[in-house]
Amino acid sequence: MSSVVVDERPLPLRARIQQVFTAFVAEHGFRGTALGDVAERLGISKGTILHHFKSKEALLARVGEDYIDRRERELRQILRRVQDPRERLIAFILSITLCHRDDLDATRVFGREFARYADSPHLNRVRERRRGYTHTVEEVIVAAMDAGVLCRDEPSVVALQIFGMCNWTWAWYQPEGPLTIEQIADRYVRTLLRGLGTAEAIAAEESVARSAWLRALVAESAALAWQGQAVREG
Amino acid sequence: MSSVVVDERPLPLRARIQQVFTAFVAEHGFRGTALGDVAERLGISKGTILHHFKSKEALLARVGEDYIDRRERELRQILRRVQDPRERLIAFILSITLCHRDDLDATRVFGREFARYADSPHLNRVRERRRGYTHTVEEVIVAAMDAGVLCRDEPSVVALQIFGMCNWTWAWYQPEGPLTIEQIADRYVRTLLRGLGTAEAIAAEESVARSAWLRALVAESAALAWQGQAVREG
DNA sequence: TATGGTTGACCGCCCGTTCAGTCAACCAGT
DNA sequence: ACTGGTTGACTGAACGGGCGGTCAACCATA
Repeated sequence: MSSVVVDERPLPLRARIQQVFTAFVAEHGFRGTALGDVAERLGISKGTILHHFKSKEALLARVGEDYIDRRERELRQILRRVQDPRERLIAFILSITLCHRDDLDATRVFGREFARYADSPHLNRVRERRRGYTHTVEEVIVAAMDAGVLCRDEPSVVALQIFGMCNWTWAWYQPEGPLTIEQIADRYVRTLLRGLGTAEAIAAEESVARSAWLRALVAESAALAWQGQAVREG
Repeated sequence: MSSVVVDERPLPLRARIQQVFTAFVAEHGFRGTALGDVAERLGISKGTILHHFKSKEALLARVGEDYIDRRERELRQILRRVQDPRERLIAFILSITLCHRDDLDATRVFGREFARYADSPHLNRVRERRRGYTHTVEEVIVAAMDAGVLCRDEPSVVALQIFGMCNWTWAWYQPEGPLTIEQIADRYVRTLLRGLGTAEAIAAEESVARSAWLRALVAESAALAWQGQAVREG
């Protein structure tokens, strides 16, 4: 969360390895990343990395595991603090969009590297947890349908439409662009709620999306998700 | 176009190499694909591949170039045969969704491998052509805004929302799934037109999306796009 | 016999992984 | 306070496999 939390204590080496590795994989892909380059960037030896992590693949798995941890905690925070089905949905959309600024490298890695490689037990565990996460999201969607906010439809397909629009962000977003991530997130919320919503719901409400407290709540949830993990060990 | 055009003449070796290579890259990524494996699958030697293509990267570039060729021809066909701004938009959305069935491997490769690797002159040419393609799409979007079909907004961001939802398809779509690609495409059209449309446009029209002739036209345009390329040489 | 597709052996580089060994910190027991 | 032992972080050299790319020789057909 480079640009939000400002905790400038020097990170333990283990965490710095993970961080630099994540950045490399985000830029060059898993197979395009050489542990030697990561070591050089950190001014340490290649052996040190393998001392802290069993293998290159285990390192990737740890990155994915930590990422899904953060997303799960974040989502849990949101569901704990928001009850209204419509607002839950909005908060969810905001959260998975905002993490493209606050957790960009890991988001890229997660989006790209955990799609393929159907085998490999390490990565499969992460994929399984993602399925669990998706399942929770689908429950949020069904609740929104029950409340008359969204049109009835196959929840999995609705979820994929939402994920699709938001997740594409990592393919083009750059922090220095003309639009802030908040502006982008607002667009997504508006488009998706109108696009997937019932006629009544659209007519009734005029963009609660930008209600300040929802935004603040999401930001807070994200911050909490990061903290919960600061202590993580080998 | 494995599942639609049924032209069973044996492909020239050059084309078969490209086809198998594309399938491998779609499955394992560019760096995860070994030319030796491609050769083995084809029952030829590695040297033969390098005889037909200067290098592995040149092969990838050719795959990308052919893909963008097809998309450009397809889009040109559509624009030539459809004038109404709203129908143009619908046809475009249908086309980039349908190619997830009819051109799945290349679509996956294009979506994943041409995002990164900012250098490399070969691939940059392809990326440049994609920019041109995107530009044409944005003109379609602006025309739709002028016609009162879409809400006024930054066309590039609107384009990215459309691309996002549709392009995500390759991350999860499997031909044997419960929904046909046509059903999925209909969902996308509906969601995007309502989500991005003006209130009047939404109220006025009740899903022209599934008008049969638009579908047929898109399918035809796709078929033409394939044919135009069958003759391609070194 | 010339041409162009095809082969398979081979080179050289890259990179993940291993491992023996150094160094510093810490913790006894005396 | 001195000593010896244990642990754990870290190193650097070496190994070994994988893979892209080269090349000389080998057909086959015209």
